Amino acid sequence: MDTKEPRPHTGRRRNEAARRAILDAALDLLADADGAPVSVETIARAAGVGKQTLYRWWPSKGAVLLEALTDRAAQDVPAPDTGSLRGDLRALATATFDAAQRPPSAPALRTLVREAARDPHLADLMRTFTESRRAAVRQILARGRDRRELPADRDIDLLVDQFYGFFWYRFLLGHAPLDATTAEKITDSLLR
Amino acid sequence: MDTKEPRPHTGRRRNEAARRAILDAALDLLADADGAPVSVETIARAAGVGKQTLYRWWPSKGAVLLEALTDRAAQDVPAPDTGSLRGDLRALATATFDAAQRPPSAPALRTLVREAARDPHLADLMRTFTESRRAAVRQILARGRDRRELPADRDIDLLVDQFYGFFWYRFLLGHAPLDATTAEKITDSLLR
DNA sequence: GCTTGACGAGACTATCGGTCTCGGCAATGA
DNA sequence: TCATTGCCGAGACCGATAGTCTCGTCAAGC
Repeated sequence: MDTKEPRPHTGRRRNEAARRAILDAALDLLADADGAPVSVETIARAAGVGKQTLYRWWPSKGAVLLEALTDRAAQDVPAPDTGSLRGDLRALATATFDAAQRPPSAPALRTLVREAARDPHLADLMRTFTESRRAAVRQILARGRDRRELPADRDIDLLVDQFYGFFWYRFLLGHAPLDATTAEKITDSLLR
Repeated sequence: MDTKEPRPHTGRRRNEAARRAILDAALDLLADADGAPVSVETIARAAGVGKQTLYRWWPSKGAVLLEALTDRAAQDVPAPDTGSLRGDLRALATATFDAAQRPPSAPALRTLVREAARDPHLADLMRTFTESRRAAVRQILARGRDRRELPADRDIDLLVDQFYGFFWYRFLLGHAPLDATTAEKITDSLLR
């Protein structure tokens, strides 16, 4: 499919610098807020940009925030292949916990989830973000089951929800660590 | 400690009917909203009460919502004692999942969590609510460990977070069931 | 009957997401 | 060169919301 339009584009082009400034400002504020809400006004002002410029290219505040996070943070889903189910799951857990523990992605993600709790639009956008993560775990588990490393009667969807449920619970509440040791413990606990 | 004050109370007394009307209206709206925000105006109007009456007795909207939920819903923490670890945990899981699945507590709780994501005051109030639940699971697990039904090397806090992480994850996302079968499966999975 | 303080009502402030409009400016094509 | 197109920053504006303040009223006690 070509991007050609019936009439060639005329008029001023999109200012790439403004786009970058918006995403950078959004990520900075997101990371700095650590849970506290981030307003559109603040983003626009910090980026030296009019609000309309923001709404010309993104449908909502949540869309900006999400793109700011996924654009900068390593958004590639880890898909380790160590040869063993336990190794794969532990590698993914370690990578996930690690990424979720150091700035700027950690506070930014926390803020984003808080925003999503009230913004159905953003919640919807985040679904694809999280779904790809879920799929990665599901794939690791399915491969392990095919290799007979996981009993065939174990419910893979249950395990996926156990893994991410545990992760989000600790990540959002922050009452207990999400370090490498925990990654190993949760892996052992799930594959026991 | 006596509630006597230096000067006896004079003036009009608190209207108990208004208090009840506020809590009832709040719970109704909370249950009816199912995740959507509930405004103070709406509560006051539904209760036939001025906003100031509400703020005279509660410090914030969140406090009203939380009291409305804990006041009416069965706030007693289930503490089953079936004699076996597996039986206790399954009973608690079943009770929890069951309560979280039918109105009015289910939609009300969902709304409350959404509100808490943006209201630090409410989030703080909810911590005690959830902590008592966590303690119940912790106690069941500790008792099981004492009875040698659970290996001594298993991390109880990890299991508690696995259980409630799984619960909240499914409850809030609603992508998979939280029925009696699931309660049995998660119990088996945790105690495997 | 006087004081006290809760009551319903609603005006008011401040904040926020999102829309609308304005004058200016850059890219294009004639 | 110059008109058209469409993005730009700026900011007024709208509607919703949490929370405060004030007012006249009403009930409880002295």
